[in-house]
Amino acid sequence: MESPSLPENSSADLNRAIEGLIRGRELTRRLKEIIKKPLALGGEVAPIMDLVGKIMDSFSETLSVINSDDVSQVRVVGTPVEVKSPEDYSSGSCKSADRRGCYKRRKTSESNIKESSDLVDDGHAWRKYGQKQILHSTYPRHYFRCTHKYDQKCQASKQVQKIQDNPPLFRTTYYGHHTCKSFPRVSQIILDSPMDGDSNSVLLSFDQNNCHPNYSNAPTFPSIKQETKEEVFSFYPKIEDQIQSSSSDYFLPAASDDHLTSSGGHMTAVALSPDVISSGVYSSCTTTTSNDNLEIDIDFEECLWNFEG
DNA sequence: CCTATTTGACCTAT
DNA sequence: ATAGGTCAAATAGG
Repeated sequence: MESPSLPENSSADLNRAIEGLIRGRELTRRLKEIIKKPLALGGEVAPIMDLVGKIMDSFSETLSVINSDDVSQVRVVGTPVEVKSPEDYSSGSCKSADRRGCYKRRKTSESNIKESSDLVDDGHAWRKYGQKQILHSTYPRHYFRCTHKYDQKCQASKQVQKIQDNPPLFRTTYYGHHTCKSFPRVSQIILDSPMDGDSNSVLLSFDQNNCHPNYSNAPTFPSIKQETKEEVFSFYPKIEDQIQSSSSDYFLPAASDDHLTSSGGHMTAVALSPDVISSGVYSSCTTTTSNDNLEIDIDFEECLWNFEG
């Protein structure tokens, strides 16, 4: 029944989120009033008040973000929300050698923002096509498009940006739907962490529509070409090297952009899900059973990243 | 040789 | 005018 996040539902959910935030802000205000009174008890009220103040600020900021009318700004933790219209962006067909008018820049369009401490593989084959240093951002942004952009006209793309180093935190913004055909990734099934037993069942299920950006909530493995797990993990030592030489080098666009690049041509994608080409085993349109709960889980501490950049 | 990545140039939305 | 997104030539790797 509940189709996971229909576009029409988004605004309703958004409204609910706004209402919830408003209510939360109001409740916090009341709490503040209550806490203020027992000052005479000599307790450490100041830190509490300080905290409450910060909480309220977070609410206010979040509200302002949401009210700025861009749904894409909403941080969704866990299951990403549905991308609404893949059409807002098209690279267009460029016939002449002249690149003028060859593509249309994406307007501020619907997107799917997801964050994770390690780069979670979303099961699709991606190809990097650009990298850019973003104003006021410490780390460069990496641009990926679906590997099947041309052979299958798949318009899906994503941007990945490291937003925090310690602990590492990456923000992935998805645009467009995957219209490419994809198949269950065998390697994923095999390699999937034994941590919890139920993840497999999730991974194996598919969505009817080929592959929605219904990325699984369950921990997924990085796309793996034909390399072994070991190779994937060997990726980390490389980073250490870079940090060793100079920690600032770490985010230099060209020299070393950490996990996001594929150093040397093979998958470095521990993080970024590199193209999983080879054996034609990509993708995992995992059906997230809990996808319907469009939780807008706003973590106060993490409100910070809204301003990074 | 083929495919993927890097990276500066180009182009558009704001 | 500028920041951000994309293109495509050069380059790297298998």
